[in-house]
Amino acid sequence: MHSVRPPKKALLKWLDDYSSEVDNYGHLLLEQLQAIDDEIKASIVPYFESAHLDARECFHRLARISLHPDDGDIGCDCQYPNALPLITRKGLFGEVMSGMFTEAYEFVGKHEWLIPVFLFRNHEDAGQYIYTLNRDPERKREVLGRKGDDFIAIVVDKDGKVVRFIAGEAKWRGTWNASTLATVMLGPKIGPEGDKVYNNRGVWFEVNRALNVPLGLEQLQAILLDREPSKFASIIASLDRILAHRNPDPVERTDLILLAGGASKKRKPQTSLLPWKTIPEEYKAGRDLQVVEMIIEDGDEVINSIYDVLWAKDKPDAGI
DNA sequence: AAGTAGGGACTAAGAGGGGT
DNA sequence: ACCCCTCTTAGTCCCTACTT
Repeated sequence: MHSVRPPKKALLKWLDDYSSEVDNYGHLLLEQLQAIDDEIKASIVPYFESAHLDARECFHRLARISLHPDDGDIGCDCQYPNALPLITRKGLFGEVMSGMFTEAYEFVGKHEWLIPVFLFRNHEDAGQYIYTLNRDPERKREVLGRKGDDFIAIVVDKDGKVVRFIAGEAKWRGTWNASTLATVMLGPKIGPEGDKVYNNRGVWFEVNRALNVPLGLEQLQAILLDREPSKFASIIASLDRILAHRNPDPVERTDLILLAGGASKKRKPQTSLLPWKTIPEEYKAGRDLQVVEMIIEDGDEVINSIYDVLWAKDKPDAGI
């Protein structure tokens, strides 16, 4: 289960934060203060390991990789998530950072968010990849980014009832230009020559039509039931009532959109991609909306350098 | 089983804007 | 007015997921 606290000190050293909250719209802009260094990385890596632990155990069991450090198997180079290609790491990175920001910063509504576990075990493609790689090292098949599955955090009241959850959509792009932003948020342009329009199948479309009770809650409950049924008994029971077909318990939803990646060449410091203090007009869902923009340099290297060293200390040949 | 849509990375060429 | 850099767009590639 996910147990490591967010590395707040390292985040403050790494990123400058500008936040605003107006009515039910929150915006958090994060800009790189300095390149990621060994100290920051050392604080962040345990959080990533914690976030991936459940899926790692799942997939390694599936692939029948031993989890014991003394076993020679652990040194194999086809572990989750280390063995995944960059394109997949980017998707995972966005979701882990969504969780880290949710726990580390104040979001719209000032709720106390809880992440019992990340839902990565439902990323079947990654599991299949790890399994295959263990049996056919020649295999080079690329895993694409995660699709559809959301990052989920919950708010639990004093009686152990789930009263609210936040569901996140994380997008990574190498450079955030105006056209890149439009394509991500509104979908690609289609139509006849000279008459192109956005097809309106971007993030706004997905967020606006998102279910009030998404599959992620069901997946979260299933994992809790599988791993810690007694510790999370009240949450499991509460989710049961929320997920019921008939007379379900009410639950509030907060939408989270994370845009992460590199700045455009012409970007001025402290400028945001989406409006800062006014709710974007494309947002129609009427719920609470939290936008996070994370602008960093050399994103590919940052992501790779983190994912390269996850669980490295467990490898017998890694040294310390 | 085959065709089509979809998403993301990459590339080249043309458009546009800013600086001098 | 000109040059150069950046952005935009269109096209390609690769692979998945959905449809028929």
